[in-house]
Amino acid sequence: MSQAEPARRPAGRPRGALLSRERILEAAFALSDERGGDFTLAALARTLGVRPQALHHYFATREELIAGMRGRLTLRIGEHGFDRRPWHEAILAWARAYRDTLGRHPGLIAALATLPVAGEPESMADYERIAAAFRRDGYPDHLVVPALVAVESFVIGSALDAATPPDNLRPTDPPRAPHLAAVEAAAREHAEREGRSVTETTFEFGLTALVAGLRRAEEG
Amino acid sequence: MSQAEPARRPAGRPRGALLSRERILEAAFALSDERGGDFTLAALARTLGVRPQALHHYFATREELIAGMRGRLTLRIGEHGFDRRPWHEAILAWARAYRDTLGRHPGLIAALATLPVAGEPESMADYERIAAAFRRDGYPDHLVVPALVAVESFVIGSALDAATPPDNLRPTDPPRAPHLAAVEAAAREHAEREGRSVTETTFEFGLTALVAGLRRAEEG
DNA sequence: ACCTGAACACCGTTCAAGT
DNA sequence: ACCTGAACACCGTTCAAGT
Repeated sequence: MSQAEPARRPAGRPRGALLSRERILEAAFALSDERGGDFTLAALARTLGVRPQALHHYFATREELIAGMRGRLTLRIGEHGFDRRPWHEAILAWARAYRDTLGRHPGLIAALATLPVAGEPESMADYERIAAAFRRDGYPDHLVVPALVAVESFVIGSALDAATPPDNLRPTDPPRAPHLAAVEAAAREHAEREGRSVTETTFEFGLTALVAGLRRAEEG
Repeated sequence: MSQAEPARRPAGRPRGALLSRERILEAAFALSDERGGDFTLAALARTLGVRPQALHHYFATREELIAGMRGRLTLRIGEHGFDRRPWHEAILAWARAYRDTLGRHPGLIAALATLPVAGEPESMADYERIAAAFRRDGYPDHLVVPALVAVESFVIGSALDAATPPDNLRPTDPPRAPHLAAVEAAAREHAEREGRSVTETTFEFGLTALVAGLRRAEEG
């Protein structure tokens, strides 16, 4: 956290550009790695050694910057073979990668989740590939968006859940919530035996249940 | 938005308390009804006719206030008969009420979603009732928390989705995303025929799929 | 006990410089 | 074109009053 010299730069155009959209986004991701990171432009500017106003030269608003980050995230999540695997297989891999990527940038989840609009081209390209896979596999047209959005909603909700303290549901006063205490302990022991966290097993369990349910809806 | 007189009050203790936790929470919910509401203590204080510092007398921090709101939300969501109906029926009603309640306070969703910790007693009591129903119906102990958290994650993710512009997935340039454009249009037409919004049909479809999947996991 | 004013350390954003 | 300083309108929170 100890900031190196603020490196007071003189006013006026520097000899070479100090920033670029690329460089800003990179630093933004580095900043969002930290949990407590409030994700302010000021903090971002600090890590880049510039004043906050300089960022507005590349991203008009904070929102635009975050939209840019989401676009990059989409690229990081990757393809996952929607073009060569059944949608219900590919979407499992996609959802896992999506959640992992969000989990790697906990400081970003809240900012992303509250971003009013998607609409950047990378996401559109991603959705297009996914929609194509659903249709190829005969999924009913009018259910593709619901199915896709359902999975994404679950992923984002799970990522938010994962960002909360792990013993969220552990009763502070177990005798007053005996059933909850029992099932919480059982979940913890089960996860431990599998060498995973409760949030991980929860995500995996919910994801497979959801996708299984979406497949049945296809048939029925 | 036009604020009535700021009603400049003199310093010193008023004859009767102007505020109470109750009154503050009520005004907080009223404020969160508005979509654009950024949910600042300053805005809240304005509607209450006091200075922002006065709020700290009842809630130490902004976080504590929002935790209080979540507690009240839990009460509003209500019981939904976990004590007399099978978990998979009651949880559908619970999830719908949960989402409706969040939807009625769009300004609150982001604040709630980014709240680091739950842990207030109302939520605990709610979870306890739900956990009891799962156990009564023979759901495996170690899967109760995963199932419950999965539904809640889906609800919160869906509420966030519902807070985004409705034509989120509508391609800006349809020819570049023909599949997406087709399924998005199909979803819209289908929802329209049912007299509901796409987000509503999406939520309902995803919810029933998820709960169906959770029931199957119980058997298998 | 319950409010205010003053103050602090922040924000995001705009705009007029300076090179 | 690309940065800074100054400035604006905000935040949440603390603290010393005042009654």
